[in-house]
Amino acid sequence: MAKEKARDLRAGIALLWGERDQPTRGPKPSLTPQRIAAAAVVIADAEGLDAVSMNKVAAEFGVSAMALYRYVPGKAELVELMVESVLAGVPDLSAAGDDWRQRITEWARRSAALHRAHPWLLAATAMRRQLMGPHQLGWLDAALAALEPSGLSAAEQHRVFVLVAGLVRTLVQQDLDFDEEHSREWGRLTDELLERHADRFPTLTRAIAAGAFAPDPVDPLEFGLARILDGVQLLLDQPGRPV
Amino acid sequence: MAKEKARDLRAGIALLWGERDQPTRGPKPSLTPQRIAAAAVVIADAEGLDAVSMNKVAAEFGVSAMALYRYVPGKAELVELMVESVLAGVPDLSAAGDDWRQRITEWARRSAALHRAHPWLLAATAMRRQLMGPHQLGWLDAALAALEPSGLSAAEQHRVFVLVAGLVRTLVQQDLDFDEEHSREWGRLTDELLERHADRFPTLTRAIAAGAFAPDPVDPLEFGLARILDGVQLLLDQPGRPV
DNA sequence: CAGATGTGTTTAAGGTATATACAGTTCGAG
DNA sequence: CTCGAACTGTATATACCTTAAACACATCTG
Repeated sequence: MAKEKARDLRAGIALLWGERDQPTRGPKPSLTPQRIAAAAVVIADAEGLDAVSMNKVAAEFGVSAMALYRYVPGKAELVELMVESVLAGVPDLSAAGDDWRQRITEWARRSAALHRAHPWLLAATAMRRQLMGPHQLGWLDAALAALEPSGLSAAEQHRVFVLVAGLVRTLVQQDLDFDEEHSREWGRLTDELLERHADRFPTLTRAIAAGAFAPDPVDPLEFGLARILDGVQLLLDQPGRPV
Repeated sequence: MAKEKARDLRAGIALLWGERDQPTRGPKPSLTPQRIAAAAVVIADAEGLDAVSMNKVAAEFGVSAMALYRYVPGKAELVELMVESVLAGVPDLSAAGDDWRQRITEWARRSAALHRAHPWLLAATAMRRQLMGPHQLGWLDAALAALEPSGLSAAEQHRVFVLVAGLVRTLVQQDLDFDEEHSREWGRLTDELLERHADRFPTLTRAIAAGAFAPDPVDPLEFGLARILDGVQLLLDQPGRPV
């Protein structure tokens, strides 16, 4: 994966947007990029993104790994197709209320749910130089639509979108990191370490004693959204601001 | 990287905390885990995390790849050591002012600067199941120390820390994604696409026309911090809240 | 001065992506 | 109707990657 391979952006986009013109001659293709991506998604859902190899995906169809290269330029593009496939079902937020806060909150909730349903999504979209397919643009469009009536400027809307999308990623990442068994083991070892080094980490020691890292009944997504959107509201309520 | 290999947490921690007892017999070791990590950091800084292979790191010392396994259990642990090595220099925030807002803001700025100086850090810490070394705990301790005088409960301090740390990651990630040349190309292709599909993405089309994605003179980190901390301040100012 | 212990090397196994050359199938033009 | 072009899928090969295992050699301890 270290190779850059100078990807052809144009070809990648054509693939994502389904704009490849299909040939007339030759044997009928037995696969499609979409079916390949769907199979890869099944594997990733079950075993993680690292488990998705050209070999494994090809085996799902009973063909050789190289056969996939007739449909997909390479693995990077396959992952992009996986993302796009999973982002189908762009949310309709009109049912969430008339308030922009309610709507962007609903957007965040659905985005978080999607990421939790497909844990590999986080890693897949963390890769650099991502191209955006129609569904991905649809999600972006939905978020901006939620923010549009807020009275924020276009640039501000974009900034707030980044904030909210980032929040979702952060919190889902935290969720995924959390693992009952591992967490217990981690807690024990950390406690043991901190006992020995309490003087090096005085605040942390105090914070743990005060329950800062104990299970928290508050949903961190709701907490984060409330803080961010309160802050945005404050910006909107500023005296000098044009209505 | 798909293999889990059931890592020994205890051994990993001992390595990170430098608590391995060194042997008396046998030849003197020619390396240390720290020197190995330092060499790996140089490679990662220059060529990215993917370019860090056991072979390349070993070559830096003129030894075989397998020699490294005498010092480091495996690649995952090496990456952890890299992170720890780069987190040395835990910030002293007392110079940033007496205000908790100023202090956590300074923490965020330094964290962002560090991530920008070592772009691979984001990917390295995105890996699941990370162990924390003393420096990493130091950064955590510093952030909590900044938040402690705020009047937030321990649990709230933790939640706010997650928010701020997540913000830094989000924005640095955005920075790294942004690439002058690639961005230009992306913009052209996206414009072209949107022209053809303007009806599918009405809000996005409007937003782009309104300059939502134009270069923004506002530092997104400062913007995000201001919103989040404003929101936290509002929480603190709530009427029913105990002082 | 053995023998235990550690270091570093070589070899090899089992992964990964993907370039290339080839065999076989199917359509369309002459 | 036929033949070549175009297309699909395969086999092979390259160049990586991590890391297990067996070995040779150096060094300190009893």
